[in-house]
Amino acid sequence: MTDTAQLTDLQLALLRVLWTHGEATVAQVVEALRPERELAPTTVATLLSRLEKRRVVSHTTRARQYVYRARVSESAVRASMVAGLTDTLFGGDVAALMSHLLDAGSVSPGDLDRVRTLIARAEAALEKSHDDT
Amino acid sequence: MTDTAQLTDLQLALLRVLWTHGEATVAQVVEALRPERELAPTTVATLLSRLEKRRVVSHTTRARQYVYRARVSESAVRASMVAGLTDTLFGGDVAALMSHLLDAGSVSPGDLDRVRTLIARAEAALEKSHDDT
DNA sequence: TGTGTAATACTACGACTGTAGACGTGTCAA
DNA sequence: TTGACACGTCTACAGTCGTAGTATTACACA
Repeated sequence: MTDTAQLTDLQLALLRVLWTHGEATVAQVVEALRPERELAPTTVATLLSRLEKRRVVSHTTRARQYVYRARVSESAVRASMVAGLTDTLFGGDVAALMSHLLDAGSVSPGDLDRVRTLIARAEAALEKSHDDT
Repeated sequence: MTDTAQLTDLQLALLRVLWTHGEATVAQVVEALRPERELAPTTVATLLSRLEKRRVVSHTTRARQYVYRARVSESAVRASMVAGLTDTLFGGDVAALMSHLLDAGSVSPGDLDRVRTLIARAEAALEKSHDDT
């Protein structure tokens, strides 16, 4: 495991660039981040090499430049971070988290419809895996 | 706002003790944390006074001891941290987070039932607030 | 072959976290 | 009154993060 559950906002922003671009040089990452953050290329290089030390990203050299790639998928990071939060905040109880989400009042009626559909699908999937077993 | 969205695991563990106990001295916090973590009383004292500087907790003196209380509620912290994660990981889309939760396969059939009930309740609440408006 | 240029590597620094020892001081018992 | 005990405060230190300047290196072109 790459201890992917502990990533700061900035680290995630870098990863997001890599995820959407597939791969990117330091300059490209700086460019992609520009609207939101103005970072020196050396800063980004430092951050990426630190992430590489943690095995979160990797690089190959091409035309004298480092081309970085994420070694962790977006879904894996999401899963890991959501699980982390669920554990620390809700004792690992996923339903409690959903309950919180629904209670918080930040879900629109349209969202509720979407979620109901999702539940139906999740149930179907459970049925299926049950049948398979 | 007390910037309550950025709390580490250990800080949350301290807060959890305060939440469940209502209030606690340093020694009591150390005691409550003992099974999971073995921390020197001075360590806990340092952590608590740092949290106090951030206005996350407060203390009163009683019988020559500091009695700490949380200044933020558990639900506020939960809301803030979940919102933070939803923003950084799902662009603020709560339904996307729920979708992830349902996809991740970590929900049991029983949970699905519970969630369905919750949705019904959330809808009822929405109806009501709609009527009130 | 020499040199400018562009990219990376190295170094640094302040802030914060986890960790805890050393120090000061008030209180209570003898 | 004096000494021990129990607390809190101060100080410290290693590790990480965000940030970036400086040093080094290697390629391309003259």
